[in-house]
Amino acid sequence: MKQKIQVHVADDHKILIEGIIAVIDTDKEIEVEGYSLTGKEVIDWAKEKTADILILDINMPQYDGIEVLKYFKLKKIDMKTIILSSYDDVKLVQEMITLGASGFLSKDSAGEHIINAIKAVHADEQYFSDAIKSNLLKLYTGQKVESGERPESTIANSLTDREVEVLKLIAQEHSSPEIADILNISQSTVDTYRKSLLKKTNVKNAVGLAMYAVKNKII
Amino acid sequence: MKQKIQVHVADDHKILIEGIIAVIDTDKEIEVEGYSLTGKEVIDWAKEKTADILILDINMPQYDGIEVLKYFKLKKIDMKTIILSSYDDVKLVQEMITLGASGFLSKDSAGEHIINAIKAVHADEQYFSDAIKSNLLKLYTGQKVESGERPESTIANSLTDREVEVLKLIAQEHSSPEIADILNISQSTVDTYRKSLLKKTNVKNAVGLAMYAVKNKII
DNA sequence: AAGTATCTCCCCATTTTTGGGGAGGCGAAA
DNA sequence: TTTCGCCTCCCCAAAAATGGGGAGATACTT
Repeated sequence: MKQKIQVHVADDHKILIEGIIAVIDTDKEIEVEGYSLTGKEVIDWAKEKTADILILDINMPQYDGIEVLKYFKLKKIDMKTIILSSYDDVKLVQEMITLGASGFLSKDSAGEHIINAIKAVHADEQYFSDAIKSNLLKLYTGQKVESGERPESTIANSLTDREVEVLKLIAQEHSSPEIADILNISQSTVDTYRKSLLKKTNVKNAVGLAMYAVKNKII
Repeated sequence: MKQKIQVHVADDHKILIEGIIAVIDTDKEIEVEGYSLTGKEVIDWAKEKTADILILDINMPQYDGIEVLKYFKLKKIDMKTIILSSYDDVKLVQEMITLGASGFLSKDSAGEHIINAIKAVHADEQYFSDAIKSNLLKLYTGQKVESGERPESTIANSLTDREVEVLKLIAQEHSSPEIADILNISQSTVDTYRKSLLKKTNVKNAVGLAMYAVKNKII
């Protein structure tokens, strides 16, 4: 008898994991190896174990999906990954592809799609949800989307630790003087971080920063 | 044989619904009557059918959970409701209780909690996730939380149409001059709305407004 | 040793936001 | 009819955010 496809599921919502397991259980060729509730758990898991397919949520506490993929790339861990996301964000997909993801599944999509996605990716194909595909089409009409190894990530020149700290506090409604007080640095420094955050995230004001923080599960 | 508890599930993520159904199916006393993917579907469903328990997500397209509860109150529909939420937000809970919800379940909680919540609520008890309970305790030390019929909602003196319009644009990173331009009103007027928004939502700046908009699915 | 990144701080000026007040017009409800 | 909510606009002033520049200290890498 053929070996079943081993799947590991990572999402911070246990209910959702149980749903995925329930759906996968209906298929004879696929098997859930285990699950993780945070990015840290995924990384710890990957140190000792592996799976044929990793289903990875982007928004997780303690290292999000992006960080996990970056870690995999760094450690040369080569695991086929299907991204699970609430946002049909093309930019995110781009980044995911450059980070080695093979599939992109919207949380809105029904269960059968998971099965199809897993089988497609396991057969070395790529799988994208319909919403993503139409979004991509709009963007790259005529151009093909390569899964190539672009050296630079298009989005997010990765924020520094301190920048993330400031970003969190901004998203928690703190003003610059307050942040300066909390972090025990001068207001000027806080403002410097504000500027670099605006540049790096490519948004136009503090509201944009807060939204960025929400989307990237930084808060 | 005793009649099973009929449950209707409303959430915009089909995977999550399937998860809940899978969990509920393991219990012999409960049965899923059906599900809805948007607030509109819930309202349409409630026009003709009913259930013992409604499991209701807050964040849904086309009328969110809050709107659904408001509709129920307006139409004097009395259905026991368990709120499903990603946020352990005490303020939200308060509003939910005043709108008649009987339970509050965090999406982080595992499946068994759903079963317990359904049975508790069906037995005319209230059910709150642990995170909510500890948050409430912090706020109301010593005070008891009534499920009474307070005439006025404590939070959100319900925003006017125009305020919501301005709020949306703020959350979309627009500045006051821009908003004035978009809505074809003077900057002064926009600033007046900013002030009343800050008062009504009880946040301290534009970032807070954006967060409020996100939480209440106004954008 | 030279470069690079990060953290830190400052100067400048302009724009935007916040916070207080008042006030007219309009339509619906009491 | 009068009151009330909503939309609209204004004055004023202080606080905060934005945008440009420069620059020193430290630590890590090549």
